[in-house]
Amino acid sequence: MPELPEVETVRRALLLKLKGRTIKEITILYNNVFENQDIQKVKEKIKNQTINDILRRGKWLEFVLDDYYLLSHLRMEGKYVYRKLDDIVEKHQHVLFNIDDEFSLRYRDVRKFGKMHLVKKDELSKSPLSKLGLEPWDNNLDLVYLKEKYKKKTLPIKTVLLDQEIIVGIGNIYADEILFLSKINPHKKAKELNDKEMQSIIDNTKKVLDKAIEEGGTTIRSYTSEEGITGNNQNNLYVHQREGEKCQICKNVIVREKIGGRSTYYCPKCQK
DNA sequence: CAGGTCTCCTGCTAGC
DNA sequence: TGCTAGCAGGAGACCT
Repeated sequence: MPELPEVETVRRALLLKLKGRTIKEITILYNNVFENQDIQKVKEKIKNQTINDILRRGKWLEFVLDDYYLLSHLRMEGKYVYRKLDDIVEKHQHVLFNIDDEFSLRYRDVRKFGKMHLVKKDELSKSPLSKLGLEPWDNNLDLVYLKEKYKKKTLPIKTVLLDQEIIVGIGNIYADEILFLSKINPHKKAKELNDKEMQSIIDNTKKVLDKAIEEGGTTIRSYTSEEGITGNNQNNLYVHQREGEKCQICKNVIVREKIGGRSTYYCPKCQK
């Protein structure tokens, strides 16, 4: 599933190809991608808008158009592919962007979980972005901030790391890796973490995500940032999807348990 | 307000 | 071998 490093990888790739290009028209084949939005209006508004930039906020891609932001969340399996304008529409392609009458940018999503929002530039405060917490590299992400956010959280730290209203961009893979490097048991309640542990989370979040971006993301299951492009970070994972393997630090066996409904991998010996 | 549960989807897999 | 029930999972809606 695309988390921050994968989305960032996608953003960089899309920008190279799409910056300054114009969306002549879009075809929406699965309306629920634009949940709660008037499909006809979306089509009209986006017509002839130029892609001036592509930004990222958490796991959201933010296409900066002339008058709008097109927000795109890939959720589990969303991805963008390029095709010729008259190529047949393949299975799972739900949104087709005609770019400059030259080629077709297509949004493909097997599970149909991904979402898009077209919002006016001055109405970002009404968009899903408005509730997001801090980027991992934000200077405001410090011990004071985290203590305030965690002080009433009785949920396991594993679950709280996935909360996009506190720190953005962390998903199931990197949450496990951050906790391993921080030597924190994923079951531990967030409010019970001490200062040192919280500081470790802050430091290791940056470390883990930086490394993953450098590697072009993690390729597991069906994730690829674009067709034919795969990341290499799966080779750097210490615990995620390594149930039954030996911990690289203590040689104990890595276990898998459900926490907050999510598969969680950790080393019971290193992470007390 | 915090936390628990349900829901959206489809491909894959375990089990018969 | 072929079939099906159940699982996986980010985030918002809804309930307690």
